[in-house]
Amino acid sequence: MREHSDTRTRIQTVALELFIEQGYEATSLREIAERLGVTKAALYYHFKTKEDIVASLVEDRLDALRSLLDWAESQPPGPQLREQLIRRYSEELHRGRNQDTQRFFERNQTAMRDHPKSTEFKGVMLRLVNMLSSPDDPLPKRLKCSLAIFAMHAVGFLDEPNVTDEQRQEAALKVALELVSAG
Amino acid sequence: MREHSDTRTRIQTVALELFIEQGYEATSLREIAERLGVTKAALYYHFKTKEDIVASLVEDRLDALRSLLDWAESQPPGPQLREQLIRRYSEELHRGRNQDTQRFFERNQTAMRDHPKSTEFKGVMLRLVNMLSSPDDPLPKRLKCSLAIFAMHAVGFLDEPNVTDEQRQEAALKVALELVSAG
DNA sequence: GTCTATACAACGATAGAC
DNA sequence: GTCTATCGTTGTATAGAC
Repeated sequence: MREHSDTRTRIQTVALELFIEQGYEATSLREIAERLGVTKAALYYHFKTKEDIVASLVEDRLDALRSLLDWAESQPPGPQLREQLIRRYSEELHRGRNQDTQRFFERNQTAMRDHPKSTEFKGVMLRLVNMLSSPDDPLPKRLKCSLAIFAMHAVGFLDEPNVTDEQRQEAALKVALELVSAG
Repeated sequence: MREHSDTRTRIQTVALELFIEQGYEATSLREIAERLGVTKAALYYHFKTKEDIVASLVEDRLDALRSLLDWAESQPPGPQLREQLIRRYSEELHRGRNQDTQRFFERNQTAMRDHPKSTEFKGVMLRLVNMLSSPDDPLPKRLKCSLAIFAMHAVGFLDEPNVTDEQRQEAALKVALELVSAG
């Protein structure tokens, strides 16, 4: 069972904000506490360690990804399923703080390398790529499927001005679909 | 003029190694010095600050990218130039510690956000994307060109076993070329 | 559930001897 | 060019009052 105390959720939100702004290592518990208007010690009541805050964020994301993958594995395979999987992934990504969590993990890869949840996370992402292409597909095809997922994560890394978030999401979805259906 | 003292170069090499292994913030000057068999203070003779070590690495990479871009801008534009640019970029990337530097910068984005050289670096990468597609191309096209470059950087993120580095590089080049020449 | 107060290690960086 | 020694700061984490 997951607790839903207000403070706990606020800690998660503020921590993720700062982790994205400054990076994981560069963000101190003092900063998190200050932006929240509480003290460091208050954080330690809700989370055992700094690592634990990350673990709680990742766990939410893993739950969502696993249920998407479970659904996909229960469906008859084929091009239609792959397209549907991409579409659902894109939708799911833009709900809640999923995209933020994903971005945080991608942009702090080295810092997360030794995190307990890191292996689990990589495993789930690999499972996803394996749903989009077979492990014995040619290497370029495998690469394209990885890029398809990355495209959806990284919509924001284009610094095109005068473009709405919806347009970005739409463009990323379009490119991702092309990449998985291409030879 | 750039000095070429042996120690200076060895510091750069070891620092980059550790920055990639553990991340920038997580790597201390003490660790760098220890792996090198010198003391912290010795580092400070060659580099004013920790930031300065990064700056020296980035500067080398920027020089290489700028000369590639200068060449490209002196050529007649067209599909042929774009293909040649991708090919040369791929070759250049796999020389020296270029790919390592690139990977370090990509995987420590948030930590590098406030680094003095960060703006310069982003500017050069944008210049590259603008050589591959016009700023008023449709958004999906722009995204594809960014992905093409990313594909070459990230060849190593596929954990396919029994695949040589050459095969990875070749696959990445193939995908990149497809992405820039596609509509 | 949140606080004050504090312990203790490690950090980046500097001064000055050799 | 590299050393020892040390500065001031900040880090995570804990103990115990409220």
